[in-house]
Amino acid sequence: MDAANLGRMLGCCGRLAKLHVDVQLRRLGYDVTPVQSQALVYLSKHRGENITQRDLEKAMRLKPSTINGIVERLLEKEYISRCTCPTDGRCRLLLLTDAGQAMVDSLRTALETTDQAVLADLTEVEQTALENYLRRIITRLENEVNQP
Amino acid sequence: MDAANLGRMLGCCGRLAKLHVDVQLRRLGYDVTPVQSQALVYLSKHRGENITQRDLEKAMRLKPSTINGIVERLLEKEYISRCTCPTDGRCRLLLLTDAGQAMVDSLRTALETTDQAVLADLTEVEQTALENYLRRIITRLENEVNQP
DNA sequence: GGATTAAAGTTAGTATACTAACTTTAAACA
DNA sequence: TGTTTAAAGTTAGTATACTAACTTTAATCC
Repeated sequence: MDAANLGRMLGCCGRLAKLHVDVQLRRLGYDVTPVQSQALVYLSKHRGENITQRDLEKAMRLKPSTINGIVERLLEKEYISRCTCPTDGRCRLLLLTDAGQAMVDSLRTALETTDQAVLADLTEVEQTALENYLRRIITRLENEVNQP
Repeated sequence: MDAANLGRMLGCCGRLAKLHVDVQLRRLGYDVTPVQSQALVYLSKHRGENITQRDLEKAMRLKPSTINGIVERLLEKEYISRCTCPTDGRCRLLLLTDAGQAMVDSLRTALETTDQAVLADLTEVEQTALENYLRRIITRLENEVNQP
């Protein structure tokens, strides 16, 4: 099998999945992007846990500067607020606002149904296998990329 | 299984795969990005076939404006040249220059070895299964995205 | 044959995502 | 204690990748 081809397919698949979610979000009138919605959902799941940008960074496997941009756009929309951590001046704590929590509640159903479409053609067994393969590839690649 | 989670994993996987190739290309001193290298390899495979931007667009599953940007950066580096199609004034034909062909030749070995690392933990059978799952997801998503 | 429609690119504007260089604050250690 | 090192963000600059609006050229349809 052609490894380069699989690399292209992985990239393509990820892009199309995001694009699909984006189409649904626009159609439903939400003013958030797929990536922004992921950040909001993460913050919602960890409410009351003193989440820093670094935490979000690790959860989403993105770089600091990328997270910073996403956070700033969510701040503009006032779905989150940001403050310096009282116990560690280097960290910034991220908090869902009430509007942010309302957006997450509103998103939940919509995202569930659109997400299903991504997997509609795969059986339960296949979905589990796929998740397993991807997890292993991600672990592998993270090691490759971070430790030269 | 969590479909949203799988969407995130797909995106993450594609991003990391590209990042991994990028690290290798930089290390080896090539002045092309992963996406640019994909475009060059495609043009190399179809030399003498009158390839238009639209052809490249379909092959890489990207939008016209995205292709245009990639093409312009490859033009600057003089790895390709571009001209209006003599038989259809709307199309632009893309041609590998000699420098472009040399770059592809030079890339081939390097990309093969880096690509292997992406799959190093999967057996042949698993690789085939993964490719099959991704192909089905891509087909599904393309239909979803293009036909509302 | 001329108006309408469609196809192929182009341009402008936004959001991701990265690296590299920088600031600020905390931790380590001599 | 004071210097050095590390950690967390920030800023600047580039490359993808998208939509939307536009231009140019070809094909369709009275």
